[in-house]
Amino acid sequence: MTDSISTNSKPRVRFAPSPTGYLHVGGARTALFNWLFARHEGGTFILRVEDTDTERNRPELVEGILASLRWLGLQWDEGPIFQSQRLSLYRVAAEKLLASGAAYLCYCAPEKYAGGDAATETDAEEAPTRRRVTRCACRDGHPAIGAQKPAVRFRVQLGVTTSFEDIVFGKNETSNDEIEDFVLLRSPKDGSELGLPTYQLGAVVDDIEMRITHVIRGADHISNTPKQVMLYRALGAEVPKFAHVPLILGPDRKRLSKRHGATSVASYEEEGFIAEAFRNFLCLLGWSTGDDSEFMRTDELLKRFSLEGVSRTNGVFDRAKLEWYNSQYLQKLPLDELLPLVQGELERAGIWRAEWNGAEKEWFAHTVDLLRPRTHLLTDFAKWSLAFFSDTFEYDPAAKEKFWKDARLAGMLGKLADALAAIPEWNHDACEQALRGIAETEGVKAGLL
RNA sequence: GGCGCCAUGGUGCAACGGUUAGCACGCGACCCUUUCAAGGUCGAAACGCGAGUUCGAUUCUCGCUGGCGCUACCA
Repeated sequence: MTDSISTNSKPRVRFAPSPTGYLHVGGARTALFNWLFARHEGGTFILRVEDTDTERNRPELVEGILASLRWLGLQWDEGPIFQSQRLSLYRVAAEKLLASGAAYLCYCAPEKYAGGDAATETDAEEAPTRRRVTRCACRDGHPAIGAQKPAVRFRVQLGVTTSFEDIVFGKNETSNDEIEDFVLLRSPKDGSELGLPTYQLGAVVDDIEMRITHVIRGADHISNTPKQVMLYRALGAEVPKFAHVPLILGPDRKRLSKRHGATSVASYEEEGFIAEAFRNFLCLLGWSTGDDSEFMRTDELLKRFSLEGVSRTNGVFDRAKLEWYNSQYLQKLPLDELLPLVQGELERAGIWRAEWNGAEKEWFAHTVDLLRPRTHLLTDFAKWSLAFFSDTFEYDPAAKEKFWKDARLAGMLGKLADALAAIPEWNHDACEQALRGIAETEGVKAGLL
C-alpha cells in the first residue's frame, strides 16, 4: 500500500491554456485548483501552451498569460511547453492510429461532413430532420477522393459504450453512437504529408507523454472526455483520473465573457486587487472546506484543499464578494506584508519616494496603517498619497479643492491630517500646504451645512 | 433537434433521512464614530414543480421544468 519509494505515486497535473486571449478568471481558477492539488499532494504542476490553432493563435499573448499566473503566485514546475514545437509527436501518434485501423483518412470537405447544424435550425418542427452523428463513406474505405487533402479521423467503435469515473461528477457513460468520428489531424494546408493536430489528439498525446496522472479542467470538457478515453486506449496508454470543475458564470448565468465586464486576471491586478485575496475568493467559488471557513490565507488553502470538496454546480462570479475579500486582506494583512504591496502600487503610479523605505520608513508604515481601514483597493493608497506632495495641485486649484472635498466625503480628512502632522520636519512644506487645504475644505463644509 | 451535466435565499457555500435549514457577500436598521470606513448587534431573504420510497424527505428514485455544456479540420 505504501510504496513510498515509487516516484510514480506523486501526481502530475497540468494547466493548458490556449493563447487566444488573456488569462481569464475561469482559466485562473482551473490553474489554481491544479496548483493547489499538486502542492497539497507533493506533486508536479506543469504548464503547457496549446497553440495548434494557427488561425486564432496569438503568440504575443503568451507572455501576458504567464505574467498573470506569476502574479497569482502559481509557480509551475515544468514548462511552458509549446505544442507547436512538438508537432512530430502528434503525427507519429496519428500514423500509429492509422496503421492500427483506429483512424482513417477522410477526404470530405469540412462543411459537408459537419452536416450543417445551424442551417437546419430554422426548419422548426421538422420531425425528419434528425441530425444524428454523421458518418461518411471514407470511414468504410470508400473515400470520395477530391482535390482536398485528407484529414485524419478517429474511427469510433459503434454499438458500445465508453465510460469514465470523474472525481467530482462521478460516473459518466456515453454511447459511442453519439460520438462523431472526430478529427485528429486537420487536412494539411501546405504541401506537407500530414496536418496539424486538433485539441483532442494534442491533449491526449501530451498528457501521455508528460505522464499526467490527474486531468483537472473545466466542465465544458466533460462531453469530450469519452473521446479522449477512446484515444488513450487506442494508443495503448493508461487513462488518467479526471476531475472536472464547474464553470464560472456571469450575473445573467451565462458563461462569463467580456460583455460581463472585466474577465481578465490582469485587469484585476491593475484595479488594485491583492493577489492573495483574489486567490482566496477564486478558490471558494466552486470549492469549500465543508465548514464555513472563508478567510483563508494561502498556507491554509494549501493545507485544506481537496478535489473532494469541489462542487458540481456552476457558479456566478460575484464582484462584490471579491471586493469584500480584498478589503479583508487590506485590513488583516500584517503591516510588513502590506507595505511592499503599497510600495509597488505607488511605484506603478509614479509617486514612490525612496525615503519612504529609508529615513521615513517609520512614518510611511504608520501612515499606511492609518489609512488602510478605509481602503478597498491598493490603488486607493496612490489616490490619497497625493496629499503628501506640496506641488500636486499647484497649478490646479479646482483639482485641489475636489481632492480635499473627496477626502472629507470618504472620511479621510482626519487620517490624512494625522499623517501629515507626523511628517518629519524637513517636509514641512507639504504639511502646511495640505493643512491649508483642509482648512479651506472645512470652510466649504461649514458653508454647506 | 440529439446526447450529457447541474438544481438550497439575489450571490457564494454548509447541512449528506429527523435542525427553529447554518455561514458569508450584498441589502435594511441600530450601536460605535465629529465625518467616512472598519468593527459589533439585529432584520428581510431559500430547499424549482410533481409523483414515489420511507414512520419521516432539502437530503434517495423517477418524470417535468429551468439552466449550462458538447454536438468544429476551436480549444
